[in-house]
Amino acid sequence: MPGQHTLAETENQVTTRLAGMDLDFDAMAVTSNLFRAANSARNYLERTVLARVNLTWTAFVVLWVAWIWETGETREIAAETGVSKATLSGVLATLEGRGLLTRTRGKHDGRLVVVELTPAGKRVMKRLFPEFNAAEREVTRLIAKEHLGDAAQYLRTITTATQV
Amino acid sequence: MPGQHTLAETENQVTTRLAGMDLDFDAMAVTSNLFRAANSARNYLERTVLARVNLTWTAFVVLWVAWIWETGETREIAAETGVSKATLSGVLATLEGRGLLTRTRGKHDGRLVVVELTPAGKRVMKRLFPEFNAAEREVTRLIAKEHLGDAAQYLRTITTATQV
DNA sequence: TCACGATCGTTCGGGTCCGAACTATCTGCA
DNA sequence: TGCAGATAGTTCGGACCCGAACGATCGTGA
Repeated sequence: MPGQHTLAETENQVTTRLAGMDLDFDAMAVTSNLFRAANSARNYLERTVLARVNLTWTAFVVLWVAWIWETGETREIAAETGVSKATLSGVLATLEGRGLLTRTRGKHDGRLVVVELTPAGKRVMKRLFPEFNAAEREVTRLIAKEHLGDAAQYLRTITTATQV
Repeated sequence: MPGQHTLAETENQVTTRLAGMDLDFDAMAVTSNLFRAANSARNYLERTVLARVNLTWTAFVVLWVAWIWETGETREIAAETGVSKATLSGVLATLEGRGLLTRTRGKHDGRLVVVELTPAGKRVMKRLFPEFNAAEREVTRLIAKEHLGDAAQYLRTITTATQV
């Protein structure tokens, strides 16, 4: 997983350290850069557009999903956002504490919890999302417009290959 | 950031909710799938190959960087791995506690901390890395071999665009 | 030689991440 | 009708993530 060292430097060093090993450098490059890119992009979004409303990346995603689909059950939101139900519980607690959404038990199935944005939550999302989308353009500005579709598709295949 | 809903469903819903807004769906697709892919791949690696040695993804990356470059200063490891120095302090404390590496103050500059793998740490990495690389192949198995280079390059551009 | 600004790493507080274990609820079958 | 298995969400403990603040150290310029 190369970072500051160049790709060539890293491959040289790895080859030296694992002489004779059959290594897949391409797979290595994709995996390591996936995490660097995700970490860097998340930090960028949290430092800029999301900092203005004191939201983390995941908190924003949860609000977005609940906003886009009007209302939702926590199991659906967990599936949609890709975080575990344990994590979602904590994030929802944070957002509920900030008055951005509410949680209520399902009327017909007591196991379910239904999430709904408050008026304040809806206002935040209405104002925030266009700015967020602009920041998303910043994140991808060095990828040619006609290649964004391919880039997104490569990422989807990684999720497919690794999901439970 | 689509998840379980199809791309078309999501775009329809977003367009409805933000009628008249000029949205960049391609940038949105790349960003949302970047996080889903990273989260899913990390969870997969932590549940499989890394679980056998009780390591998290980041702990592994830190060990890998220190192993590949023999020894290193924490500021270099932070730059190489893409995590903040605050985070690295905690991760190094965890790994030092497990006896996998040591930390010592620089001889010529008392501000620096030098990291070195212990013999146990080196043994873990020697045995683990080929298995880890095989798991990396699993992560990327749905991307055509000849497209892995492109995929890695798209990810590098995202890091470049968002790094401080 | 000394003071000031810069750099390095750590700590703190708040947020996230998840597996395991738990409680509550629902469904299907005998 | 009752029970067992499945499902849903929460809690717990441990690990990570980072900005801000802090203490320690170094380098530079007056």
